[in-house]
Amino acid sequence: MRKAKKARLESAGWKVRSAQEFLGLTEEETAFVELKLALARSLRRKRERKGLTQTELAELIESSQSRVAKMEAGDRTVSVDLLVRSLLVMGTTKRELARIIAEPKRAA
Amino acid sequence: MRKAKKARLESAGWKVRSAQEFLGLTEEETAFVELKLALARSLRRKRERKGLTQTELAELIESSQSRVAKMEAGDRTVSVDLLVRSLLVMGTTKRELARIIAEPKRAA
DNA sequence: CGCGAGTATGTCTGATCTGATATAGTCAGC
DNA sequence: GCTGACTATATCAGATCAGACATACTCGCG
Repeated sequence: MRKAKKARLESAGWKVRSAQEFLGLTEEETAFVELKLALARSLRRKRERKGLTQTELAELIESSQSRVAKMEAGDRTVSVDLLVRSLLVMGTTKRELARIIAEPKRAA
Repeated sequence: MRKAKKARLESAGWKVRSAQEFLGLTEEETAFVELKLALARSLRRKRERKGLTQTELAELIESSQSRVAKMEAGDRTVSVDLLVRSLLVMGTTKRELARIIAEPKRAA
């Protein structure tokens, strides 16, 4: 969050807190869910760029539409393993994966 | 493998092949196990640098010595989730994680 | 509006992963 | 050699995650 926005919200009476503070997660837990969400977003972006539906992607990775939806939603029942394997099947390279995880701004 | 070594082995009658060729894995499967092994190696390196035993690390991450051993061995019964969570508990940052995955040469 | 394509959510059953325990290997210092 | 500290391997019951299916939501188009 940009400093300006934070200041604006706080002056409006909001206490700005991270997901960690809000949910009472530890630092590692926070980092972990953020990692998962970054992978989830990338999966969706990659799928949409290829013009695939969730159902089509499901077939590619030998899964089901519902699981793809959960993956993209960052559902807690989907593992990093599954996300990574799906991204790899979609042709993601190690370098790209690294960029996604580092989250500089907009990793593919 | 360095080209020189490869040439040497081949002239000695060895057919040099990748883990993929040898085990009949697909490209994605290969990338996935390589990713796991990279994480495994980093975990070991990080632990040793901190002068911790597997048992001590196990307590830190609330697991057992045997599981730490399996993690470091890249055992197929350990998930990327567990490896990543363990690395995070040991203070690995997203950037470091990214370097480990990209494997430029020697990521911490 | 009603339909249809795409997506989201809930919940099964079986598969995989987890921590724990037991036990076996390794290797330095005596 | 024998210990003792460390690491590796095997196994198991319980937890978590998988794909599948059913169903509900969303939204553009006629």
